[in-house]
Amino acid sequence: MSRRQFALPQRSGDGPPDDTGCTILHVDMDAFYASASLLARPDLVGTPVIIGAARGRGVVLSATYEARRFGVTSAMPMSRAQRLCPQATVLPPDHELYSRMSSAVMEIFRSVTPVLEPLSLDEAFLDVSGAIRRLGPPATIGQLIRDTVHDEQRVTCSVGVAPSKFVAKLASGLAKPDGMVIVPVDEVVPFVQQLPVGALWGVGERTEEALLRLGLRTVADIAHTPLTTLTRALGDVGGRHLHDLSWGRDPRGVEQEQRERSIGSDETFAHDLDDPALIHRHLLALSERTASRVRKAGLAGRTISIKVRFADFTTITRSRTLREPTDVSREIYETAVGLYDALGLQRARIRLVGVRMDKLLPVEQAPIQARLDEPDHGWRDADRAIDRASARFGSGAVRPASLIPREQSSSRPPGDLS
DNA sequence: TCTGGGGTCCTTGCTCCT
DNA sequence: TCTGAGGAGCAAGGACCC
Repeated sequence: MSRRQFALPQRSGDGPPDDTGCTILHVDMDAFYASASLLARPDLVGTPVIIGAARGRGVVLSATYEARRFGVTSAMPMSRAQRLCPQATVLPPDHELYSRMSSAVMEIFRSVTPVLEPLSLDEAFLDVSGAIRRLGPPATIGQLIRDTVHDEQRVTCSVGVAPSKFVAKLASGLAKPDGMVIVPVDEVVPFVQQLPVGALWGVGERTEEALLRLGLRTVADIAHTPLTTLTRALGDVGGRHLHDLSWGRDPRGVEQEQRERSIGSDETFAHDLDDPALIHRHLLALSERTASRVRKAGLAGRTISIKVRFADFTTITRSRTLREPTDVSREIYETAVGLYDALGLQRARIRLVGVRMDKLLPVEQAPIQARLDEPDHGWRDADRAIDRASARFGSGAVRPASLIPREQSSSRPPGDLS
């Protein structure tokens, strides 16, 4: 779900726009999570519905357009959303359903072109240059995708058709909901330059503030600002990037293969914690979860980092790079706990902790060496056994004793993996 | 108003090495 | 032996995205 919406600029000229050379499509599902959840609750169609946890510290994952009319947006704290729209029905997220539907939608895209770059569960770029002879011009392909998604999945999507990824993405945002916008090659620059600076991909709240301080309100303002001024304010890379975008220049192609660069998990507690033993238990669970996902992806990682967010929302990270890559839960946990203990926190109130692995590479390329102190059937074998049991009986079927609720386990100290 | 969880990318500062 | 420049790698933090 795209967070920012902009009004559709007025096009000059009559008749359908010329889609010659507009071979990049950006397809974005409309309020995907909400629409998917409503398939099981047809009685709620046409009413305000918010997807998110009804209690606790959650934020809005998605909302129907009826709820958005009250000012509800994604990532908004649930408490605020419910105040803005008290009559809304709150439904819990069903990630399994979203994942299943996303796979089906991506298959539809793949039947159009193999040159597909999924951005998330609900959106993707398609390069349709190789499909034009078979299926017709880009606008026809866009309509075909919209019709097929609606017929097969009973949800709607919006499509942007343009010569580049960045413009196609802007166009799909303007097409929402349930529409299609084509930006012809010779209209790219006027189309882009009449937008507000915040419309540009990569311009968030902070960058927008920095640009406004320079008196830059529209993309045209950026285009006519000296590059040196932009790079001084936004850094070399950021300044050049925005300047290129302001002239519609975006040479990036649709990338089919995108390997994960990092995998991690974090957890916000229902209430702030200050007990180190409890924090260790959460680090253990997060290490297990992260390691399991790393192994499932066939990867191993060298850098392990932790994130700690305090009650006042200040956040720190600490990381350590190992000599060799690892996918072993125990090694990740020991590193994470070591990093946490090194902070020397004296009962600080903590709101969130996270564990992440970077510098990932395929496990067959990772020079993983047996440790001298590792028993014959070491932790790696234990992890493999747990993975097999989880695949058969469901995740969580086997877990460290310290993560089993007290009544089910013998009394062990937190963090004991044995 | 009170801020999730999963990521990527960039900048800055530091250390080490040549 | 000392010093400085420059590059690589790492660590930390920030901004941004969905």
